[in-house]
Amino acid sequence: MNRELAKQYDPKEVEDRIYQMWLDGNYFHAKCDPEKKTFTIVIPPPNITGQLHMGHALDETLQDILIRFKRMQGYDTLWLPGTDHASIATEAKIVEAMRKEGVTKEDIGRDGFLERAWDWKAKYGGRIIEQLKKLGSSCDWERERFTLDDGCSKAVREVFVNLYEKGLIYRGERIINWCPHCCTSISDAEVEYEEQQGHFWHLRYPFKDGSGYLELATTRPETLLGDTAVAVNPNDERYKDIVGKTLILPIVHREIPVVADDYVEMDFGTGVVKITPAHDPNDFEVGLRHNLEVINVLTDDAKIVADYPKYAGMDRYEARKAIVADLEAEGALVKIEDYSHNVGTCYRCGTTVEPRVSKQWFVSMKPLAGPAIDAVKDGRTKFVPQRFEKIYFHWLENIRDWCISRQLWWGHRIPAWYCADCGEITVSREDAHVCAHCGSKNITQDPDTLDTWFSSALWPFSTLGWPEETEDFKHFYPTNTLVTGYDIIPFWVMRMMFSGLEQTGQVPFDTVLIHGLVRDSQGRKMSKSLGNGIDPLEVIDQYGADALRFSLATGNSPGNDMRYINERVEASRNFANKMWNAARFILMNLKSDEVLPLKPENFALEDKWILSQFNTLAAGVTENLERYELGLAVQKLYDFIWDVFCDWYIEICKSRLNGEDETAADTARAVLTHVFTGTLALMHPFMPYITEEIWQSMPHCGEALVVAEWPTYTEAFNFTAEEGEFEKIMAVIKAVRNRRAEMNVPASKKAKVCIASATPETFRAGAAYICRLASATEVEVGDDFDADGAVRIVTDAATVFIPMKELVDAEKELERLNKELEAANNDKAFIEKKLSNENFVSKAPAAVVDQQRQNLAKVCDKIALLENSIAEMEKLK
RNA sequence: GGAGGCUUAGCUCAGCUGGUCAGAGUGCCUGCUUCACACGCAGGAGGUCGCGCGUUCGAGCCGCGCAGUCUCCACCA
Repeated sequence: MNRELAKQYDPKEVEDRIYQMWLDGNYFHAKCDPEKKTFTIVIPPPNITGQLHMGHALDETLQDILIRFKRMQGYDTLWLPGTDHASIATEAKIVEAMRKEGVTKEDIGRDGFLERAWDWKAKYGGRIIEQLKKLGSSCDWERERFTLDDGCSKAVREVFVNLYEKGLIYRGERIINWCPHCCTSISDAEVEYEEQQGHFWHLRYPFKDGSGYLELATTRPETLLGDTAVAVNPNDERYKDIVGKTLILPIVHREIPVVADDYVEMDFGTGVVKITPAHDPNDFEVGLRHNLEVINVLTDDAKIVADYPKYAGMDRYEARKAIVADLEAEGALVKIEDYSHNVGTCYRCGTTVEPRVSKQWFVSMKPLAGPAIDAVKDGRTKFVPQRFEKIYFHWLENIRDWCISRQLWWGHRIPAWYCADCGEITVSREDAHVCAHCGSKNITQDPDTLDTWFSSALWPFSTLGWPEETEDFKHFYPTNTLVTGYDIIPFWVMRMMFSGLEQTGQVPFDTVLIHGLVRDSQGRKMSKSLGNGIDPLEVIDQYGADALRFSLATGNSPGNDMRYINERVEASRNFANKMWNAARFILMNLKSDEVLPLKPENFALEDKWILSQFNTLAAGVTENLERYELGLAVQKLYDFIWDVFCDWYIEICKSRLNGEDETAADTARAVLTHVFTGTLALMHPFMPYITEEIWQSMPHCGEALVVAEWPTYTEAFNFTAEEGEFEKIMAVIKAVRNRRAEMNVPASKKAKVCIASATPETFRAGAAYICRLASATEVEVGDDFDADGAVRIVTDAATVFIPMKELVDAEKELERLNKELEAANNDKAFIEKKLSNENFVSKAPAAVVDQQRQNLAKVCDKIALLENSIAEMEKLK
């Protein structure tokens, strides 16, 4: 017989055991069955830098819901897991760990460093995977990948060489964003701007001919060392005559020209800008237009170069102080203003980024962006919610070339070799040993690695075996849904799109499901510095993975940020417990493990009602899931399980289960089990552990819920008419409860209930549970009762009498009845007004008008019953 | 400067193509050792759906304007 279940659900006792059962059953493994339709998701690979946070928990939960849903629907589902080497982030962490040991990268060399990095990967990559499992993620672990594994590396080389051969990857000297802390270039997307309090230094540069000074302002006086011009707007009348004249740069005493350029805003500051091509992106452009010299004044770690002995070795900020002091001494400093402006910082370490001219590798973006824009414009890939298309388009339409080389060691090394003899570059899929141009063996590989996003961009196909035409690639590519946060669109989504289109000719996925950020209870971003982060694993430990998943999937609409509220997880835990106890109830009322057949000929009214309700639920949940309305789906399930199934159906079944009629009891058992196991199936994607655990202990067909069939709408169980009848009974029960509560009658004080109705059969059928749920001793259905000294209750379909003489105050009863009558008359007038509006009747859809007519009929019935009651009361008085 | 989100019960939020849409959870109040569950049961109070104008037979839901708030992008030295 069924095993005893504990009174409270204990996730700790269940989760690991169930997860192991799934693994043993190999249920997550995609079979690559050519006969079946596929549904594929590739995981946004978590970085191996640390551990899972709430954002991951949300991301993985959404993916797992979709995957489990499709798996149960019979698709050949693949959820491909893996991790990202996260070059800059991981390297920074390792360097930091080494610093604590007093070791530098240079001390141990490239190979030694990579050895440490792979150790790091083994340790933290493995930890992330374990954390994913704790959440219940049903990934195909046999297909786990890593962005730096052999297959992905091969894909990276293939793509690099492809693009190089097409002229879409080039090497050039450009101004790029440089992080002086990480000592590497970073891409535009990796720069974060933040407002900082700074100063505006007003300086004056003397004319060479001694004809006075030109005043200008700067936020970065130290870059003066690299000034090679001063610019004014060509239309600026004030400076018309000085364009072309020569200035003497203070301190350095170099001669620099005054140039005219549209870039200068006339009405900002003095309308004069000092031009430092080597250290400002706009100045660099100006420099190109005017053929200005580019003078680099900073080292890799943002110190002044040796060319300026007085300041050499000072960092940017020390040099600023020293130079300002010298400017003052020289009489070149006019004044200092406070000024607040935006400063670019490195998204990984927060250091102020230094724009810098440097030789780097770039991807030509314009030719790649076009097809990626088209693919979304023509609907081959859809964003959910659609509004995120705008971010995507905006980025692609304004894109600049992508700087892909990084001065880091942890990553895919750039497959380019430089020849010391002929100076040419050899780019190759295989490691090169001789120069492709002159055959010299005197070649060395570029020391740099690729931006970590270069490999992530290939993730949807590199993980499936591309560039080989593998079975997996043919079967599962393109993938279906990509789930990620809106903050990752420019980094990743966009790049996967153009990479997929360029390399495979197809979009990498048909849908991008975008979610928001998980914030703390006060709406702040969770961050290490604030210390307000909540560890999903601790939440799982306390409340269970299902409770966490449920909380993350509900009460939030797609793309919007959500707050993490502990009380909501508690509520979810309580809900899990509710399901658990519903299961306990059913199990303790079953006689065997056998699946009882449903016998429609024995169905009672309530059975038809619940089956019909379940039908609606299955159809609704399926539709919501297909439309990515996960929050709506889960809300329907919650309401059904708690309000419909537990509070009504289970309660109503109790009289049959405890009664003499074994056939009736068996019918109740069969329907209870059928509906409940079906509901568990619908609930499974959201709360996989508890549903599987319960399902296993209930009578069932099949091995496991994870691979059970998804419930569908069944026409044979569509009992609309019976639902209406049953709702009449519910209305009576609610009304009686309500009146008793109003009169402060305890449930223990039971009383006879008499019902007069035009549909007496309905109420005879429901007599047993009216007794149970409305604290009645017995139910009498008829059409004539002694109303003297009885409490009267009127519903749409019935008049109810409760003989409780001691409680009846005829005056008050009358007053109440009249009040209800007034309300009903108001309703009636409102509906009649609507129906007498010809515009409404002619323009509104027939169904809406019909609904109003039905409402009118109901109200009229109620009014008739109320009037009748009032008349009788008056008589008695 | 540009774009977008949000503004619905004390709090946190749902409300799909406009027509039982005024909801849920939590909190609060009143009862309840009802044979699954007090992580529970029954009942209840609480909102002119930010403000104004418009479209419509009908508007939290569509349009315009305003206010508050948050975010993203750009960035004037």
